[in-house]
Parts: sequence; structure tokens; C-alpha cells
Amino acid sequence: MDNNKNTFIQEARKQQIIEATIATLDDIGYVKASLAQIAKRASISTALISYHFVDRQDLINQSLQALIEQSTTFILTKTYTASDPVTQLANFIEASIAYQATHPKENAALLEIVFNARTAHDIPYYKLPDEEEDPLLTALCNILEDGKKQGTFSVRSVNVMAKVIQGAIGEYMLIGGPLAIAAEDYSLEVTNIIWTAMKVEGPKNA
Amino acid sequence: MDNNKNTFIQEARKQQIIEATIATLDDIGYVKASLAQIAKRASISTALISYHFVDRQDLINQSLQALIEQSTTFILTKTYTASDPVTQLANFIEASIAYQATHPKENAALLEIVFNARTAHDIPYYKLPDEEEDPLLTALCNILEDGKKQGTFSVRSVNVMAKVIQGAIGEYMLIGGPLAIAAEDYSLEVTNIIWTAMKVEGPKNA
DNA sequence: CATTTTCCTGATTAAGTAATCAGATTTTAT
DNA sequence: ATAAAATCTGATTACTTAATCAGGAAAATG
Repeated sequence: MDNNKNTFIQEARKQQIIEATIATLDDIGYVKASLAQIAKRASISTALISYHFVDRQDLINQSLQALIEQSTTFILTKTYTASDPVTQLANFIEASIAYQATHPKENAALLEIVFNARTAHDIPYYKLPDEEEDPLLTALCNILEDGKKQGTFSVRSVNVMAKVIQGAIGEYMLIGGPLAIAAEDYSLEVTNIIWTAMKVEGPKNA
Repeated sequence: MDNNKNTFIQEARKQQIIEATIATLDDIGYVKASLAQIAKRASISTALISYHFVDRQDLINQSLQALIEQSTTFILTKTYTASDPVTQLANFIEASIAYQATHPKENAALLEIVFNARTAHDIPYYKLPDEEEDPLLTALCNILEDGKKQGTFSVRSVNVMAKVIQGAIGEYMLIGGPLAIAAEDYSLEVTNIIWTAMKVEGPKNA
């Protein structure tokens, strides 16, 4: 019965190590994020990491999975507070950009992994053809399809429009220095551009 | 006088090492791209790299500079074959996407460096506030400003529109697997979306 | 309370890293 | 041709890495 507590302790420790991994990735980047650096930040020995994770790769993969789950939940929860495609899309854009602004460390760690990690065959993660399984892209395409079917969105290619929207969202974090814009303002501008591009008639299309 | 030949040999060797660096980055990624791996691909000793470059960092930086120069020249040359903002923008989008399709290795190497390299103070290159000096972004904003002034482009925020366009371009390389689209088709779709978003009346806005 | 299982550490291992250096080879200059 | 300067290599340096291992500490179990 107290098997649960074993599991509890183990899971708590794993969670702690994953959080230390995220902090380390944000601090010093993927290249320097050694087990020693991660252990230091978690105030444990490096051997303990090896005890809970089979590999460094395993640790990175589990951290990535946690990061993806967190951001996906955040965004999709806010997206589906509405039932009509127009509001859903507005929510999606706003939530995606807001996540970057409110979770900068998690966002930085996610980037570090996606753009640094490679498979055993040296294929970069960002080139992996997992698009089919990306729940964010799937949700985005579904919303666009819905709006298109009910005649609200004027779209030629749903896939390309989805990519344009994703690109606009992803670009927000690269805005630095003199061009810096508040997340809300950027969301508003992007939404407006997308509305115009899809000829949406609505309250937000001022 | 034959001082020139010294310079010539030296520059040729440096160029060869930079090309080997690009090939290595594309092959096995930034993390595994050690001096030994680069030397192997250039069929030289590792010490020779140290002879021509002060640092590994120095080698990476010079490779990055070469990659940026190459892509910038490619894109801006094609962009400015036209004099009107509409064609310039169409050229810019098409050339940017075409470069990724025709120079996949250079493009991959560029990504590896930008998303992996950090300054001595651990600031990632992609967060550096060099936007002001990015000639591509500058050119894009200028084109948008021109079109706006002459009444061809309907844009609220030039900066945000530029980011949306950059995002759409950058997203192309992330399209893999079942959603893969030919560069020309993607360019066409993106251009069409941007035209609609800016209410451009023209031959391409079918 | 004793014992077994889980959890954890310090020390060690083998491999790989960037950089240096003495000296060989090639090129250039006289 | 010969001396000087450049280009280049193999070996070595000091260091960091991921992973393992023997055994200690803590917790759960009977």
C-alpha cells in the first residue's frame, strides 16, 4: 500500500530534477547544461540524477515533455473557453503570446531543447515530422476549418494560414531592444492582421 | 609583394575551414561539432584551426558572419530587381523562402549557431538586440513604409507586419512530413495572405 | 526491533574537449 | 642556393563530461 509513497517520493524527486533542468537551460543554455550544473542547482549529487533517469537524453526528453504539456494545457484551456471559431482563434493567439510573456524561463528552456537536441541518428528535434501529433497545430487547423466551413473565415490553404499564425506567434519572443512591444499590443495587432487576411467581420476588426 | 599570396593562401584556408564548419554543423549539430570533427571534415589537423582562428568562438562567429552575408546578399539582390514596393515585397518573400530550399545546409548551420551560441555572459545570440542592424528586417520595414506612404499597403503597425512576414518565412523550414509543401507554392500562398491582409490590389491577388 | 528495500553520495572511470608547443615541412625572399 | 618566414602536424596539456560502483543513510516492512 505504501507503494504509493515510494512512487510519491520518486515522482517528487524527478519533478525537482526536471525543474532544476529547466532553470539550468534558461540560465546557461543547452551546451553548458551538464549533469553537474543541474545537480548543483537541485542541491543533489550528479549520481542521483542517474538514479532517477537512465540517460542525460532521457532527462532532456522528460523535461521537454513536461514543458510541452504545460504550455499546451495553458493555451488550449484558454482557447476553448469559447465555442465560436472567431473567439477561439483570438483566444489561441492571445494565450500563445501571453504564455511566452508570463513563462519566460519555461519558454527559453523549451527553445533550448527543441533547437539543440538531436536523435541518436543526429536528426534535430525541430525537423522531426511530428506535426501530425502536435496538439497545438491540430487545434489551430481545426478552428480554421470550422470557421471556413461556416463561412466566417476566408482561407485558401488552412495549413499555410496555420503556419503564418504560428510564425507570428513564435516571432514575438525574438523581439528585443528598441522594437519591444507589450504582449497584449502584439496580440491585438496580429489578430487584426489575421482578421483582415481572412476577411473576418467582427467587433475586433476595427 | 607576394605578401598578397600569403594573404591569399591564408584566406583560402580560412574559407575551407569555415566551409567544413558549416558542413559539420549541418551533419551533427552544434553540440557535437568539435574542432576534431571539423578538422576531420577538412582533412587537416585540429592545431591548424587554432593557427587560423584564435578561438572556437572566433571560428563560430566568423562562420556565422559568412552565412549571414551570403543569405542577405542572395535575398536583397533578388528583392531590389524591382523598384515598386509590391514587387519588392513579393521578391523578398519568394527569395527568402527559396534560399531555404536551395541552401538547406547553410540554412541549417545558421540555425545551429543562432540558437546555440551564447556570449561570454551567457546571453543567447537569438536574444541579442541587434534587430536595429539586421539588414533584412531593415529592408523589409523600408519596403512596407514605402508602400504605406504611397497608399498601396494598408498597414497599422509596420513593425508587427514585418514580424508576421518574417515569421511566415521562418516557419517554412519547420514544415516536414505529410504537410510538406514546395517552396514556390508556399511563397504564393503566403504572398496572397499578406496581400489580403494589406488590401493590396494587384495581379497576384487572384 | 530487525531486516529488507529504497534512496542517495563520494570517488572513480573512460572518453572527449579546447588549446598549446616543439619541431617538421613548405613557401617566400634574398 | 640559402636564409627567413609562413604554414602545418603529432603529441601533450589540463580540464570537463556522462556514467558506474561500492557502500552509507533513510525509510518501509514484517
